[in-house]
Amino acid sequence: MRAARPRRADARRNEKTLLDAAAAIFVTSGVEAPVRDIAAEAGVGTATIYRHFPTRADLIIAVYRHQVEACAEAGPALLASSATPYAALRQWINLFVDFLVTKHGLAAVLQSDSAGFGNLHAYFLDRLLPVCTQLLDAAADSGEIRSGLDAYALLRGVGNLCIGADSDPRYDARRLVELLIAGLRRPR
Amino acid sequence: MRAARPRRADARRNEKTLLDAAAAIFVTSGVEAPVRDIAAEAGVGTATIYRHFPTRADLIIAVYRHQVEACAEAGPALLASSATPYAALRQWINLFVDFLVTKHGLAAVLQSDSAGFGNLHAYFLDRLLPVCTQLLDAAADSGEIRSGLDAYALLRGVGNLCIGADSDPRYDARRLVELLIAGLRRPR
Amino acid sequence: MRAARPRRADARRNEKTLLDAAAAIFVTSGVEAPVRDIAAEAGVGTATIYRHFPTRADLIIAVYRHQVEACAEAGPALLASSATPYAALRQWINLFVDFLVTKHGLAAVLQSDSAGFGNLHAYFLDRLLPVCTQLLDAAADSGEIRSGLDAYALLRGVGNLCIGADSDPRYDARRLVELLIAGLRRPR
Amino acid sequence: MRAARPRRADARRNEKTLLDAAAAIFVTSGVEAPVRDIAAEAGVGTATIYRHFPTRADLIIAVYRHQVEACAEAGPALLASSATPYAALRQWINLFVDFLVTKHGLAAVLQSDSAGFGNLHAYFLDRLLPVCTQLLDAAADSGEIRSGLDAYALLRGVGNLCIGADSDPRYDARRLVELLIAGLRRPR
DNA sequence: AATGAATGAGGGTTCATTCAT
DNA sequence: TATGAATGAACCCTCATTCAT
Repeated sequence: MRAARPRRADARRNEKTLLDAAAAIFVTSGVEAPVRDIAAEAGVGTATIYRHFPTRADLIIAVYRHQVEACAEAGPALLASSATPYAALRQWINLFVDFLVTKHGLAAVLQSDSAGFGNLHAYFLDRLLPVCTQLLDAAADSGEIRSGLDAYALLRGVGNLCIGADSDPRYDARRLVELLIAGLRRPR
Repeated sequence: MRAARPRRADARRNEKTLLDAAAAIFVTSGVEAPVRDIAAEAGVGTATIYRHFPTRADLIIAVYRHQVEACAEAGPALLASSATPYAALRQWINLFVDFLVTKHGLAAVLQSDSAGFGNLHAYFLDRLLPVCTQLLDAAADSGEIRSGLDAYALLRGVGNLCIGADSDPRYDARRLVELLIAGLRRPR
Repeated sequence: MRAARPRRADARRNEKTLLDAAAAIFVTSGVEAPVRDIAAEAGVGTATIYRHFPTRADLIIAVYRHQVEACAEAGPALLASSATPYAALRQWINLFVDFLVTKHGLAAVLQSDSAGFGNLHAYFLDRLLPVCTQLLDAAADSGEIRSGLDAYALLRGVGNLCIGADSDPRYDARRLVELLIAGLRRPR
Repeated sequence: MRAARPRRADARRNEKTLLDAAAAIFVTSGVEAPVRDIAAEAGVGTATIYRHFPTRADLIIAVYRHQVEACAEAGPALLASSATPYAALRQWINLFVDFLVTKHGLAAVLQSDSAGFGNLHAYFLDRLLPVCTQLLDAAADSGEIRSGLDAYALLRGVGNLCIGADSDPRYDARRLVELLIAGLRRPR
């Protein structure tokens, strides 16, 4: 039997450095920043990044994983704690928007169909689509919203509304998403 | 001394060729297609394109000018012919969406803050913002919609919703924009 | 009607510069030398090389085309002028060896199966295989040599014997090829 | 104080693992396969390989040592058992070819002048050159072959003929070597 | 002694843009 | 005025090899 790998503690610390560096660069240059810039920020060779994160999608996922998970987990909680399913949906979407709006370039990349971001796309869908579907279904069942809107389309629409949300003070993605969600409401 | 007119006619014909070529390439490869591809399609050297259209924004503007103008002009007309200002706004937005959705990559570039698209941004705003403002104001004045939404934000939000609208059958930009506009409506 | 492209003269001169530079670098560093080195030798940007010669195989072919053609054309001439077909074959092979032995790394690359040299392989075969076949057949018909040796195998064997022929004074490719050709002779 | 022997046994077993792994990888990916692949196959860190075999040449030598030794030892035996020295030479060369032809990439590396394979080159020469010289001399003394061919050149020529012998069904290295040896024969 | 993480030098390739003809 | 050749900056990615644990 083999003892747990001793280097692991070190490597994990290093990985943390990498993620911090990537996060910092993502903020200033967007998630498509050159690998070299990230490596430089981390004080590390480029290959080190490739070792830890073979594709850019892997890196992006790792950087945002905690927040995506938190968002996913918030769905059922909100459903349980909110007055109505529609209120839960609305709040959950706001969480998603709060997340996206602060991630320079992420929303843009999320809708890019360029191969290589496939994993990223898949990850977000994998984690968030079921949650969104659940909330949407609940709100439809309660009769609060029109039915017939795909959770996929909604997520993507919300994501799109977040593109370029920073870097333009005249553009208020949160407000627009609010309107979109308001528009979902079944007219009386 | 040289006659000025005949040259002008020549140049204009040449420019037409360029625009047709660009339009064709934009359809197949998006508005960020390599300059070379466009030049090749036009049967022209790359420098010729730069002479006529110093920046890519200039070229894009020229290609879509007619349609943008038409869209701008449709605003007042719709306002005059529609039952209510809100109906006019809604139809006008739909016109804009119909335009954007069919222009591969245009919506994406419209929100790009990368210098070099500044002109493009400015042109669209210059032509469409007044129209949108007028429609929005009219609808606000009539009491049909909530006030407080900037025309700039609306235009940009609609533009964003159109990103990637082709190339993904599961995503329906028109529907989402409809919801957004529905959300504008003042709740009773 | 359009006049012949005026730039062509210039470009051709430049191409000559490129070929000379490539040839020079091939001599010192072999035919697999970095594109950048060749560009530097030519005093040219790397992309210039790619413009003229999209793949490395194209460049190699261009550098050696004249000599390969000359070799190919020498075949029938030798057949006509030599005392016997076997003598012609022997002299032709010697020509081929003389060519290869002075081309650092070419023989090695000729037998490389790494994709990307496919074109090169094909070119050599296309030009030289028919000639070699003709000579081999003639010598077989005359009864001078054993039959049953494929021209392809012969060419490749000769090529292989030329690998590393420069850079090692103790190795005499010409002598070995002579022995190989001698071995072809039908024993009495 | 530490006992020396038991460690030694351990190390030797470890080395065996390494050699087996290297041999396996050499078969599938050739003798220039990435160090990492070999380490992975052995279930070992890369540095472990460097500790045991500082250069790739050392590793290759170790992998094939037994077969090279066997080949070397076969020389005198063949000389003793064969009808004539020439027959012995011929059979010995065939043994060498059989060895080389089945070692993916070995023949190619044997003639590489890239520093780092110096050891390898030296080892093969050290073991095989005396044997080949002895056989060649004997055959020359018996009057069966032309004299004047260096054993070094012969070995290297045979090695070259074996390059790429696998991976191309149209190329028959054994046949060509046979012709080369036949060519050595003194003409009557 | 073994590990496997980190290093960083290379090499290939693509365009936007300039410039000589 | 038109041309299209040349430019060269940017990026990505792969390993051989070293080094801290």
